[in-house]
Amino acid sequence: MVVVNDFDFAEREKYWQNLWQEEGLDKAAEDTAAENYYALEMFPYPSGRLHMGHVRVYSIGDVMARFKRMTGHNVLHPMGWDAFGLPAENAAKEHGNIHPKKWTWDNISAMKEQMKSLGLSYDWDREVTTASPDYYRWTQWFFLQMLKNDLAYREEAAVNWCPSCETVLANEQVVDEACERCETEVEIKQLEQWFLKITDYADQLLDDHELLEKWPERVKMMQKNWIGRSEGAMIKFPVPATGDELEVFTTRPDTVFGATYMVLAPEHPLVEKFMELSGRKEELQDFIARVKEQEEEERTSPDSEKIGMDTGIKAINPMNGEEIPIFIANYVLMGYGTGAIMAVPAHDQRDYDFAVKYDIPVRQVIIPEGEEEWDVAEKDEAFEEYGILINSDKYNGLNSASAFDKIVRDLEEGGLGQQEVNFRLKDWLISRQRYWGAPIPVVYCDDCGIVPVPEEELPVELPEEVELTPGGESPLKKVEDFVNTSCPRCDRAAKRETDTMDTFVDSSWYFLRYTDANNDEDPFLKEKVDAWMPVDIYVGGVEHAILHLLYARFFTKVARDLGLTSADEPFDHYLAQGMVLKDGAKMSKSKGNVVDPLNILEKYGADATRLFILFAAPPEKDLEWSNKGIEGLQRFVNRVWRVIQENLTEVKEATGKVELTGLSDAGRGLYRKLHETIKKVTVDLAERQNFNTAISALMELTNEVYQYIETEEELNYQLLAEVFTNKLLLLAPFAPHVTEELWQQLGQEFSIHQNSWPEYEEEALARDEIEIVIQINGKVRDRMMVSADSSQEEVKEEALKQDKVQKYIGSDDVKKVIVVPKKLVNVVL
RNA sequence: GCCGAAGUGGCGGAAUUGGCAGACGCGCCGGAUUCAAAAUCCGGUGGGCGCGAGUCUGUGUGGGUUCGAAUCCCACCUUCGGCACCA
Repeated sequence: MVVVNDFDFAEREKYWQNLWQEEGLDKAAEDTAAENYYALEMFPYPSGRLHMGHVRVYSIGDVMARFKRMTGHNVLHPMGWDAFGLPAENAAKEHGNIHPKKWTWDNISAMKEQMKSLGLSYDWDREVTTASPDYYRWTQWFFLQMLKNDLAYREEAAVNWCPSCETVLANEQVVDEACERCETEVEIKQLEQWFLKITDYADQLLDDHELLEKWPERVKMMQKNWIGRSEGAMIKFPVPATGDELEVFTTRPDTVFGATYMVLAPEHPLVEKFMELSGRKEELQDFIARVKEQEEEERTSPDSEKIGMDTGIKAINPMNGEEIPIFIANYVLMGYGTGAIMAVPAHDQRDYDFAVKYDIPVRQVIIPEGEEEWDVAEKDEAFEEYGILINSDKYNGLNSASAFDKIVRDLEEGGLGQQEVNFRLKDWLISRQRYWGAPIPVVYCDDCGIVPVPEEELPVELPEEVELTPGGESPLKKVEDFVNTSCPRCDRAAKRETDTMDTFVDSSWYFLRYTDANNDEDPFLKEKVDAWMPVDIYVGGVEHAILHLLYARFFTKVARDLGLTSADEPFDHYLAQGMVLKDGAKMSKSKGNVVDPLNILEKYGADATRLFILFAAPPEKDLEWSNKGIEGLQRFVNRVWRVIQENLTEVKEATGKVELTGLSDAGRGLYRKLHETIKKVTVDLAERQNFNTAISALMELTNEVYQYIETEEELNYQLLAEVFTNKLLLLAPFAPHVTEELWQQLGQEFSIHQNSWPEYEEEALARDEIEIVIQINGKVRDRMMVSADSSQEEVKEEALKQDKVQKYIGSDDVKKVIVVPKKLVNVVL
C-alpha cells in the first residue's frame, strides 16, 4: 500500500489562486458567441474583516459562476465595495486620526485578500468602489437626472431623526420606531430634506412582481405589504363655517351614508383654523398637547385608548347634505391618506368604539348578503364586511361593489370626489447630515434658488480636510472652501448643499456599472448594460428584502425611462440566502459566538470551508455552524484525494474510452453511478441551486468508488480514470483548488475550470433488471427483481407468485392490484 | 388582527410528479489496523416487542380524500418573518 499525504491546502491553494489570477481565468469576455450569464452577490460594506455570512453568499455565487463557465456561458462575476457609510466616520472618531478614506481603502485591500484566499473567481478589472470619485460622480449624475425629471425634490416634512447617528433616516431604515443601524429610538422632526419620488413607481413596483417568477414569494409579499396599495375614493366634505373642503380618503365609499362624524389628526393643517373658530381653543390646545406627548408607540398601537374632542365645527356630507361634527382624535394619523377621515361607526370597529364613547349616532347602511343577519346595535359590534346597502337613498339594494362604482361616479360628476389609489409607501428621504457619502450636487443661490451643479462639473468631490465633530449638522457645513462657491447660473456667491446621499443610493445602481465599469464618459453604455442585464442570479441576505431590493428596482425603472437600459427589472432570479448561526443565534460579539472565517480557512482550507457551508443546509435556510461538521467535509476532500493518489500510476496509464459491454457487474454499477451523479449534480445546480444534495451525491459516488476498489478483484483502470476525471469536473465549482491539483496530477491540461461540464449518457443509466417493491394493503412486505422491460401484466403476475405474497393472501380475495411501472405493486385484499 | 413561511431520528438535513420515510454528513456503538493511540478502512445506528426470521409503530396535533399521504384537503397547535388605529 502506498503511503500518501493529505492535500496540502495551505500551500497549494495559494499557488493555484495566484496562477488563476495571472492567467486571467475569471475575466468576462465581451462580444463572444457564447451566451452571457451575470452572476452577482450583494457587495459588502468594507468593514475590514470577512464574516461567515460573507463566506456563505460568496461561496454560493462562486459555485454558480464557475458552473456556468463550464457549461459554455460567458460569465460576468464582479465584485465591489459599498464603501460609503457611518462606520468609517465612527472609526475615525474612535481611533483618533484615521481618515475615513484611509480606513475604507485599507479595509478594502484587507478584504480583497481574504476573498482571494477563499478562491472566489471575480473579474477584478471591473471592481467598483462607491466612495471613489469616478463612481460617485455618476451617482451624482443620476441624482441630477432625477432632479431634471421631477423625481428628486426638496421639501419640509415630518421625518425620522436618529439622535445617535445624528442624521435623518428613510422610512425603510426605521424598524419598530428605532434606527435600523444602531437601534436607537428615532425622533420625529419637522425638517426640509431631499426626497426621491419612489411613489411615482409604486404601481409598477407592485405590478412587476409578476415578472419576478424566480423571486421568493415571501420577499415579494414583504414588498407588497410595504408598498401597501389600497383602492378607494377621495371625498370632499364642505365646511360652511370656513369655506374649506375637508378631503378624506376612504376604501369604503359605499358606506358614505353612514358617516356620522369626521376626524382630523391633531397635526392636520386645518386644525389651527378650526380651533380659532371653535370658541374652545384652550381646551382643544390642551388636548392636542396631551396627544402629542403620548409616545409614538402608544399612539399608533391598535390597543391604545381612543381619545378625541369635538371642535364644534360642522362638515356637510356631500351625498346626503347632512351636517356632521368634526372631531380631533389620536387615532387618526397625519402620515396616511389626508390625515382626515369620514367616520362610519356602523362599519368600522374603531369608529364604533369612538362613537359609543362620545355618544355619537351609529347608522347602519350595510346588511349582509344572504341568510346571515347583523344588527349593529344588537350585536354591539361594527359590521365590516361587504353587503347590501340600506338607508342610502337611491343606492339602497345595491351590493357594495356596484354601489362603490356608482357613488364614486356620482361624486366625480358633482366635483365632490374621485376614485383614488392610496399607498403606504412614502417618498425616499435620501439626504443625510453626514460626511462620508456622495455630496448632493446642488447649489443654493439667493437669486436663483436651488441650482443643479452642471454635469460637466461632476463630481462634486468630498473635501478631505474635515472636522468630524458631533452637532447634528453635516460636517461639510464647516468646510468653508467647500460650502462657498458661485452660482452656476448667475455666477454670484452661493452656497453648496452640505448633506450627502443615503448610501442606499450608491448601491441602487452598482450592478449596472459593473457592465461598463471603467467608462469615464458615461455611467455605462446602453449596449453593454443591455448585453448583461438583467442579472441572472442575485445572491444576498433577506434583510434587504425591502430596502436595497426595492430601491434597486426603482432605480432600474428610472434608468429605463431615461433610456439608459432596456431592463425592466434588475434581478431575474433572487436567491435569498439564510443566516449563519452559532448555537442557534446570529453570530455577534456581544453573544461571544463569533466564528472567524480566517481561523477556519487556516485550519481547514478554502475547499473544505466552501464545501461545508454549501453542504450544511440548502442556501435559503439558516445554517448552524459546526466545527465537527467542517471536519467531515475535510475528510471528504481527503477521501477524494487519497483514492486518486493510491491509484495514480495505473490510472494515468489507462487510456481509451470505457466500453459498456466490457464491464463487470461491479464496473457496470460504478459506471451507472457516475452517470447518475452527473445527472443529479447538473439538475441540482442548474434548476434547484440545491448545493447540499449535489455535494451529497458526490459523496455517494466517492463511497461507491471505495466499495468498487475493495470488492472488485481486477480493477478496470480505464473505468477509474473516467470516474475520476468526471468526478473532479463535477466537484470543481465547489472545491476549485483540490480539483485543479488532482486534475494536473492525472496529466490533464490546465485548467480544469476551463473544461466543459460533463454530460450523462442515457444508455449508461439503463438497467437490465429493476427492483420492484411489493405492498400488501399499502404496506411494504416484499421486493423482487424483474427484467426492466417487463409489462405491467407480467410484473403483476410475478408479484402474485411470490411465496411471501401468497402467505399474506392466504384465503382472502385479491380485490385489486395496482402496478406503478418500474416502482411497485400494491396488492389490495 | 391581516398576510406569508416552516415543523421529519440525538443533531444538520434528504425524499424533485401522491409510490420503499430518514439519502448524505455529524455524533454514537462495534470491528480491522496499531505495542498503544491518532489517522485511516469496514460494519451498525428512528422507537417498541422478539434470541431470531420477524412484527408493530413512526414525518407538530386531530380529522378527511386515496389502493397508497412527510407530500393533497379541512381544523388546530407551535415557531419564525412582514404589515398593523392604514381609514
